Amino acid sequence: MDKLDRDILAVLQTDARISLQELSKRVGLSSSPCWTRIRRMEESGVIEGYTVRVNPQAVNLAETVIVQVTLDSHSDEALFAFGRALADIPEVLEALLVSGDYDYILRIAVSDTRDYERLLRERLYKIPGLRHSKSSFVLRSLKQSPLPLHR
Amino acid sequence: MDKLDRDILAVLQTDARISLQELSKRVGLSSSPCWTRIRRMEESGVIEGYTVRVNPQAVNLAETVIVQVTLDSHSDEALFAFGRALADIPEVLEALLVSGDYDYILRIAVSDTRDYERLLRERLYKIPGLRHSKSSFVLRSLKQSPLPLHR
DNA sequence: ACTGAAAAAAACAGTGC
DNA sequence: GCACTGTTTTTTTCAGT
Repeated sequence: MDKLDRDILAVLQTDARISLQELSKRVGLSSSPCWTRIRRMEESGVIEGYTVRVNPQAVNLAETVIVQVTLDSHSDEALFAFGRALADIPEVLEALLVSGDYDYILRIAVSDTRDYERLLRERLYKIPGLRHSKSSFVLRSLKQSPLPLHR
Repeated sequence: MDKLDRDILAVLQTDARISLQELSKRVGLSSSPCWTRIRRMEESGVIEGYTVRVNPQAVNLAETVIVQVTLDSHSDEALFAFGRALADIPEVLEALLVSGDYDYILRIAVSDTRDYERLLRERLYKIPGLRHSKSSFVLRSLKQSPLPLHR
C-alpha cells in the first residue's frame, strides 16, 4: 500500500469502470504494473469488490430514515437475536452497534412515510427485546464522499 | 424499469465486474439486450456510477463515528455555511440533514480514537454555528446490504 | 425487443530491462 | 518493479427475426 496504490483506489472509487489504459495514464504508470497492483489489492482484501451505485428514487426507495434503537437486554443472546431479526428485513440497509445513549443505529430505505409506518408497525415493533426507538427522517443529503485516501 | 432491469441491478450491486456473458446467463437473457438495458439505465440516471468497495482497515480508517449535531441557527445562510465547512473535511464521509432532536447526522471515518479527538478539536469544534454534538462510536457492523430491488 | 455473430477494445500473461 | 508485445477475453455494434 504505497501512494500509487492509493492513487489507483482513489480513481476506482470515483469510477470503477474506467479502462486500465485510462487509469494507468492518470496515475502515471503503464498498464501492466497498474493491473498487477489492482490484482494484488483484490487478493489481499484491500479491494472488497465492485458495485453499481443505484439511484434510490429510480427504484422507489426515495426516503431514508435513521433509527436509533435501545434493547431491553444486552446479553449476547439478545444481541444475536436482534441481529437475526434485522437481517430478515430488506429495508434495513445497515445496522451498527454503537456506544452512547442508544444500542443500535439503523439505516432504512423506504418509498415514503406510509411505507415507513407500515415497516415500523409490522416489522420493527414486532422484534422481541426492542425497548425504544427514535426515527430521524433524512430531509437532504449534504455530502456523500468516498474514503479519503490521501490525508 | 421492469423485473429484468431490477434483476440486472441486483446482480451488479453484488458484483459490478461480472462479465456481460455471465450476467446475461444469470438473468436469463442473451448479452445484447442485457447490454442495451444497462446502457439505458446508465443514460437515464438509474445507474449513477460504478465504485470499488475498499476495506477501511487497509487504508487506516478502521473507526467509524456517527455524530449528531445541532446548529445555533437554522437560517439558510447558517445551513449553507455549515455544509461548506463539512465539505472541506475529508474524514466526513456523509452529512445528512435530518428531522428530530438534532439537525445533522454525520458519518466520520478515522484511524483511531486519538485521530478522532484531533478531528473534533481541530476541525469540527472550529466550525462556527455548531451548538452541540454527540458522538457514537461504531463498535460493530451487524448488517450492510444493497438496496432491496425485489420487495 | 431479442438472437446470434462479427468487429473493436480491453484485460490478461509473458518477456526482457 | 516497470515497459513492451502478443494472446485471450470481453465489450460493443450490427444485420436479421
